[in-house]
Order: sequence, then C-alpha cells, then structure tokens
Amino acid sequence: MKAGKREHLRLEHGDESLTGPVEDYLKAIYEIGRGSVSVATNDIAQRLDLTAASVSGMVRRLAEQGLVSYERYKGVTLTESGRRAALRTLRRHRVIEAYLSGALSYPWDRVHDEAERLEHAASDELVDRMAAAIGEPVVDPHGAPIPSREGLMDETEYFSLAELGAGYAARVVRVSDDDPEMLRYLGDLAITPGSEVVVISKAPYEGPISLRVSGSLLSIGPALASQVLVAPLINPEAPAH
Amino acid sequence: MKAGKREHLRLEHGDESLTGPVEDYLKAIYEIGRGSVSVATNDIAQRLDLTAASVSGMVRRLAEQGLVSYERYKGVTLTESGRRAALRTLRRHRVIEAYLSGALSYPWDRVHDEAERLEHAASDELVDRMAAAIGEPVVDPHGAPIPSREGLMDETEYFSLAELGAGYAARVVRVSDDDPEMLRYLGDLAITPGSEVVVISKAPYEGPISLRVSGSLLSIGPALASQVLVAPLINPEAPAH
DNA sequence: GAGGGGGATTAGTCTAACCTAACATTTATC
DNA sequence: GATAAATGTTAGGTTAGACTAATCCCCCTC
Repeated sequence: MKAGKREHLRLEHGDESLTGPVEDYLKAIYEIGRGSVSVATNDIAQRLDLTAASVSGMVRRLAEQGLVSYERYKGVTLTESGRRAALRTLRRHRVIEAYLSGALSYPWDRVHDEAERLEHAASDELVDRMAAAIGEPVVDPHGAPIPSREGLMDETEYFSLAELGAGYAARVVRVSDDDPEMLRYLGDLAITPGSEVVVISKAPYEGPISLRVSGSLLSIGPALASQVLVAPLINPEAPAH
Repeated sequence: MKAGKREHLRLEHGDESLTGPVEDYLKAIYEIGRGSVSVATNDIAQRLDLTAASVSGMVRRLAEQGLVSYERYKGVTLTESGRRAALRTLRRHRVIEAYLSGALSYPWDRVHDEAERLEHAASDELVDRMAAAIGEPVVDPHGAPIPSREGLMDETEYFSLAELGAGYAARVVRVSDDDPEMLRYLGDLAITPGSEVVVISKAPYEGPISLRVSGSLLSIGPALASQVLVAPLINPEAPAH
C-alpha cells in the first residue's frame, strides 16, 4: 500500500539530534494543529503518507521522548520541547527554500522538495548563514513566515481567496507549497505572494471565481482559490465569510 | 565499542537512489583504493569507524546490488557502477565544500563535516547550481580535485611534504581534510593549497622539518608534513624518496 | 606440514521505522 | 441506550544497518 522501505538518519548538527522522521512528525503536528491544537493521528498519517498504525507507534515514541503529550484515542499535542523542535525544523525548511530561490535561482515549484531533504542535514549554523546571505528573509518563496532563530513565528491567520467576496481587492500573502504543478500554474497566472487580486465575481455552488490579476482577467476554481491566502485591501469592513 | 545506533535515509534526488551509508561505503572504498585497487574490509571499517563485522555484512549487500565485486577473504573492488556512484558522491561532497567556503564564507576547517551530511541530501541539480554559482571550481578548499559532472577526475598523485628533500621548493596542492584542528593549525601556518614552501632542512630519524612559508620560518613534524601534498617547483629532477 | 597470529566472516541481537491484519474504542444514529 | 461507522491501537512481521562474540581461513614461520 505505502511507499515501502525507507531508512533513517540521526541528525547531529548542533542540538539534541532528532531523526529525520521525528522531525517530520513534529513539523506535521505543528502545521496541522497550528502550534497548539490537539491533532488526530489519522491526520498525521494522511499528511505524511504513512499508515495510521505507523503513526500510533511513532507517537508513543515521541511521547516517551517528551516531545508530545499523548493519551490513547485522544489526540496528540506538542510539548514545549516538541514545539521548539518543530519550529527549528520549520525555520530550516523555509530558510533553505528562500535561499535556494534567492541565491541559486531555484524555481519556486522545486524548492519545497529539495528543502524537505536538506532540512534534516543542514546545521543551524548553515541555516543562519544562508539567512544572513539573503538578508534575513521573514517569509519563504510561498509566503510562509520564517520562525526566528529564537523560535518565534508570525502566526497571523489569513482568509483564503475562496472566502473573499465579489468586489473585494486583496494582496496575495501565501500559497500552499507542496504541489509543484499547482505552483507552476499559479506562477503562470501571476498569482504569487505580493501580487494584487480583485474578485470580479463568484459563481454560486462552488462555481468559478473571476479575478483581475495584474491587469488580466482570469477565472479559477474554488479548490485552487482555497490554496491562496490573501490580506484584504482598502475595503473598510472584513469580507463576509 | 562503536558509535551505536544510527539510522538511515534513502536518497531520492535524481538517480538510482542509494542510502547514505551505501554512499559512504562506496566513497571510502574509492578513496582507499584510489578508484581501482582492491580494498581490505578492515581498512573500510577503520575509515568509517565501524566494526569489521559490520563491513563484512554491508560489503555482501553491496555486491548483491552490483556496486562492488567481492570474494570472501579477498578484497573489495568497485564495479563500474559502484565507481560512478562513488565519484558522484565525491563530486557532491567537494562541490558543497567549495560552495560553503566560497559563497557562504565557511571556515575551511568546518566545511568537511557539513558536506558530509549534505552530500547525501543534495540533488545533482543543486550541486550543479552550486558549482555554477562559484565558477565551476576544479578543486575543493583543501585542494582535492572535483570530479566532473560526467564522472571524470584528475587522479594525479603528488609527493607529500615529508618526502620533499632539503633545499627543494614546492607548491602546496592539497591537505587532508577531515581533522578540523589540524586544518586550523595549517591555516595558522599559512600552509594552504597554492602557497609556496621551501624545505630548509630535515632532521634525521623522523625529526622536525624546517620550512620557509610566505617569508616566515617554521618547523613541523613529519606526521603533519605527510598530510600535505605538494608539487615540486623549478628543481629539474624529482626529489629523492 | 603443523601451528599460530591476525585479518575476515558468520551467528545471533538490537533499534528505528515502516507495513498489514486484527482488534478496540469512541462517536453518531436511530 | 444499542449498534454501526469511523477512528485508533495492538500484534506481529520486515528491512537496513549497526553491534558483540565466536569462529574461520590464509599465510608465515619453524
């Protein structure tokens, strides 16, 4: 059913040395639970493309290591130490993405996969040097915020483009980063962090959304629109949900 | 006795996807045997800091994968495919070292350890971009030759500074790269690839070697001198062995 | 050609992380 | 409040790669 055999590597760059898979679990738990909410094991399994049984096993080990708190059949929550580790990995990942894009002209649809591997091998020193070399970026190429060295991250939540009402203008702040094909498509449409969009109309019943983006008119489906986070512009009141 | 538990990671960046440990074995076999000579399992064990038993087991697996040819109690030799894989890893390692040093100002005594981890995670595309970004270097910061994309490497052999006779001048071409403390010391002495040394005198019975390096006089032991490879200058005949 | 010494191998364990299949628990529904 | 559906967990197996302890094989010496 699943990806099959795969092996692991204990990381030894600096701190407490977690394995690659452990870092991936912590990152997933953080991202699903937005840092604090309790997370279902099945959701972790889905995100990491593993079986639920594997996650149950790993989660128990994470609890033994004090990285999560966990009660059977209830969810999983990061402990303070797990949270710090997750943010450290997240910082590595996003700094690497930003560096690949900024310093080595990597196309934005390919930085994610490369960073996914490098984040487990790069030392904190390397990551800090990368960050310094490109001017201490605060977001990655997809607009995701980069945690600080100290483990602080901007946790502002944004509307998705799908939630924006007709007539409203907004600035794209972030797009989801793990589907290269989708990223290429968004890039073609000029829907990238920083660009300005105006919702011209929204067809009912999950219908297409018409937009103006940098002068041109285009139309996208709600599934895609929901992957684009925006900050509303000008309009005094927040758009209706 | 040894380093204990450690886990592994299947690499999936591009080619045939070897595990980190497998890449390390192939690299070690290549470096010990200079690419073609048959290598003793114990020598591999020593270099990788593993037990001989572990190496025996792994070498059998490598043979099954067609990466080495191996007959029990005889040595191990890389097959063509193993040789290619070794050179690919060596290229990754050295390009990364050169990049860290050239683009991120990493000190030369720390690039080795960082590259040792990154070489298993970086894709060939990333390595090629790094190489391009620093002008396609042909040697790493310690003077070791970088294999080409096509898997060709300069295999010139050099004398060590310990073999150089009194009175001879030479240019340092390469120093061994895996001992950070030694590298810092060599750096302090200005014994780095490209610098010119003259052997003033050599005390007998493994005694100290007096040198002139960039104007200053200094004296080093033969153990250190043997870690420094040089190309003789001017003098018509090769120095006596 | 009979030992010995040292290098190399096998035998048997261990661990992390995964899997499938079977079972348990919680939640939702009537 | 019983039962079905959904969700989660255990049991047991696999793999790569390491380890220790015990043994084997080659070759060198006498």
